[in-house]
Amino acid sequence: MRPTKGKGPVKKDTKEALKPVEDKVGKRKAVSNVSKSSKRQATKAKPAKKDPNKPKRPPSAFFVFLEEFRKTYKLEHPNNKAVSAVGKAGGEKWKSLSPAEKAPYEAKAAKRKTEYEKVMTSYNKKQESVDDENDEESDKSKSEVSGEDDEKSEEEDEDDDDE
DNA sequence: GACCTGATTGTTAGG
DNA sequence: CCTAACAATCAGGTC
Repeated sequence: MRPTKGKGPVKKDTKEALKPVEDKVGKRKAVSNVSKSSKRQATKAKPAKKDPNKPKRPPSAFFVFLEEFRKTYKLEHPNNKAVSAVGKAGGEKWKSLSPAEKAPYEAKAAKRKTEYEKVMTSYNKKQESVDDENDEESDKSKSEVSGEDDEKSEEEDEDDDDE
């Protein structure tokens, strides 16, 4: 009983149009509700776009924490096989974490965003020069971003005196 | 064999 | 200002 077309890019029912928004503002809890009704969460459901270098959104602090959490969770629950379990456990744990604990994760997320901005710049550039799409391949290793040297300074300045 | 779904929160960009 | 959607993961489920 497949709810929608198996291969189709998640075709939602007309209900979505009937009830696009029903909850109040602020609480994204409704989103969960929507996922059940419309289920438009993340997945691969793009109509096919031509993106030279898809600038995927940087993982939020929660995701950064989750990445590590997943490993730990698996170690403690090798039998478990539900992604949702990690999500739930991670979500609760995340809220349980102190701001100081999330600080390092947020810092990482912030860095991710910086990189994302850079990628977006390139992405925007490509989009602008649609004429060069032909040369894009041969030229890509040349122009691109000029400052691509090894400038990796992992500065970990954490002054956790928040508490 | 291939593609989608679930669940968590945060961030991001557009209207 | 607010809304909608998407970011990872991974195995199960369906065609």
